[in-house]
Amino acid sequence: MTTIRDVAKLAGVGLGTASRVVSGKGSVAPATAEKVRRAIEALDFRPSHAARALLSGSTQMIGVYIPLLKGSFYPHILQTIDRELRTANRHMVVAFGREDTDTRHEVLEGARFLMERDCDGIVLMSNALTADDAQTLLRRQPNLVILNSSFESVAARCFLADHVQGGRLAAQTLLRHGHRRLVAISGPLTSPDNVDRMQGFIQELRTSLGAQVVIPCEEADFSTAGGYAAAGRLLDQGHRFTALFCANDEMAVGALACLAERGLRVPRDVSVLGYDDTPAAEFAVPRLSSVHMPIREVTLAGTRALLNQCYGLDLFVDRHFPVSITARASVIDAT
Amino acid sequence: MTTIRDVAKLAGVGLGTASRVVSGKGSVAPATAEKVRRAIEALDFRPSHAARALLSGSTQMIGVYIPLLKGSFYPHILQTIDRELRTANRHMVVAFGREDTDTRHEVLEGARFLMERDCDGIVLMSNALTADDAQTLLRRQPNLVILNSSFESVAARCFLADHVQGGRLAAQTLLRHGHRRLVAISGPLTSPDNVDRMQGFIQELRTSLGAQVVIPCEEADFSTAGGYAAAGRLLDQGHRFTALFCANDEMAVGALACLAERGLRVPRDVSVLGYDDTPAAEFAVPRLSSVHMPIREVTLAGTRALLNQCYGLDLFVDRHFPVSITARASVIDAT
DNA sequence: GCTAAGATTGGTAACGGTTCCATTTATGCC
DNA sequence: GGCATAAATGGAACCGTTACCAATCTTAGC
Repeated sequence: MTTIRDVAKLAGVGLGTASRVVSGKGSVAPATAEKVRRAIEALDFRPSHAARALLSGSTQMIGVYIPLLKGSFYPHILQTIDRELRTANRHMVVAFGREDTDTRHEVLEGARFLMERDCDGIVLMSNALTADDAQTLLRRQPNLVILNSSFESVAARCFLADHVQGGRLAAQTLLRHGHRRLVAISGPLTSPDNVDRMQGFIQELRTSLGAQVVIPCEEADFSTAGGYAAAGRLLDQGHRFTALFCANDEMAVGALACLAERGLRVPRDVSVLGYDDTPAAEFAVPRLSSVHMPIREVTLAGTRALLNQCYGLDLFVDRHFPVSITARASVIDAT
Repeated sequence: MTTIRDVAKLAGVGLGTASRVVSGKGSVAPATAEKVRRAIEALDFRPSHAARALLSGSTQMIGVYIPLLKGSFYPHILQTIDRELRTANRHMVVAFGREDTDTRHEVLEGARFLMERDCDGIVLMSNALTADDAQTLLRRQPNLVILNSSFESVAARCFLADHVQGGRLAAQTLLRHGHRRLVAISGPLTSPDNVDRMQGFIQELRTSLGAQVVIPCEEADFSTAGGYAAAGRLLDQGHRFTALFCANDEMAVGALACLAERGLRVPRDVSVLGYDDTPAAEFAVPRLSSVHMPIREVTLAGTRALLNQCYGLDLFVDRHFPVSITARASVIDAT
């Protein structure tokens, strides 16, 4: 490995001078700088990150915890973070949940793993965290952002769309198409953002259809298999419905598979509305209408806010995340 | 930040003694060790990775390059690598392709980014690499494994299933169900592993149906949207066929969407066979039969081989990756 | 009680950068 | 030309850890 001392020796200059050329700080005579640059080139010198990290106390790495990579929701987020970090010339260290479900224990273990590695900051994503956990983590690592979950006590570090509004929008959409007999598949009730969207959904229905209205609802775990099973349970219970709202697209895709197997045609017999508008929705059969949650913008904002905090940058952070409806083929007017 | 000097001071021992307790190397009197451990506990001391990296020349980090995270193929791989690395107490630094297509330039740029970060080793995945590129990279970083691509010149560092055999299996399966009028959607012809599976597929058909047999085939880019478009082109060309083979599940899902929109029923009118057996296949409508490629085992073997090489470990590496058929609902007997 | 071997211990040097300070060289001005 | 100021330069010190060496302390054996 070639060191900056080798460079200095070859260029015939002092250690400090070589360092000044490499880091671009301090003044060096143009002719001298050129000599050093040629030496760098000749030796293919690359400064050691480890040495810089040791001296500066900054590793230039951001840790990212993601519960699991099933489905098309999380991968997209990871890619967005990577692009932003590489643009800022920082690196991404990733830890995934090791179990297939998003548990509190997994998140804390993953976060611990990342912190031990001296990341300059951490991006956290999970539905399983409690407010206390968030507080504890923030104390150990002030450079923390939480995506897609909200804790009042650490609100400034949370980035998410207004899921209550998203749930309302889902209800409005189905109502506008004339649907009155509705059922739903909820995500885990331990997930704050899931609770938000289900509350918005039901609030809106109660406002329009009357406070006494009951919406049959099955809980699942945000997975395709879970959605498949939940749809089966709703049918087995004998509910008659013209529209089904699913708290994410994964579960909606599972529900579509179930409905198809039971001989129900979507959208003719049942309209299905998803949530998140993930890439999977576009080529579902039939193409899945979905509440569009601007997760890319949410992720971008969180990542940039973290970069600003960690490195004193001044990247633009947009905290406005409007939800909307992406209308495709799976929702039509009630007959 | 508390350093090992703080620990030594509090424990009332020398620097070296404290270090020996931390690293577990060398001999320390039990009573002394206990004092040091208490000091570590009291100060919440954690050794600096940066200092260790500087001294040892090893960062304990493995870099992973993945082209893109669309679809359910790559995410699964990442998660498998993460689990294995964390079990070995190493970290994963990830770089993704920044464009939505897997290009040569992107891979090289990503690999460069990872190498500059002083990763101890690199896991590479790409369909766009050439044999020369692989050679060049291997010269700069001997600790390199390549997943799911094969280059004879660096064969020992390549891990992949036998895709020729996979293609053969696909053909055998469709033939066994009585299909004779077949069409196919191929991945990019620049991708070596795609070429393998298409060659196996066509070889097998020629063997069974005669050397002169022609299989209409459209090329796409392994994406769902590409599969959708390719299926459309096959139909527009007026081919009549009872079975469609797609070189990966993503494209098969796109093709299913296209066939459904054109009023063709799968599997009654057309059988569709995918490749890779990704999670998406399980809940496609209808459930997608697929050539099962043991990507988890391939990934595990590559990751372990890299760990063995980087750190002198002796993890078991199984280089036997049998392909098989996962039969679901999308392939039935020809009528 | 004495010696030798072994166990235990403390401190220095080194990893490869950057920062700071002291020194030398160049520049500007009267 | 002489002086003051600024620019340019070289090198020591430092970041936190581990490896190594020399010194000290035990312990066993006779």
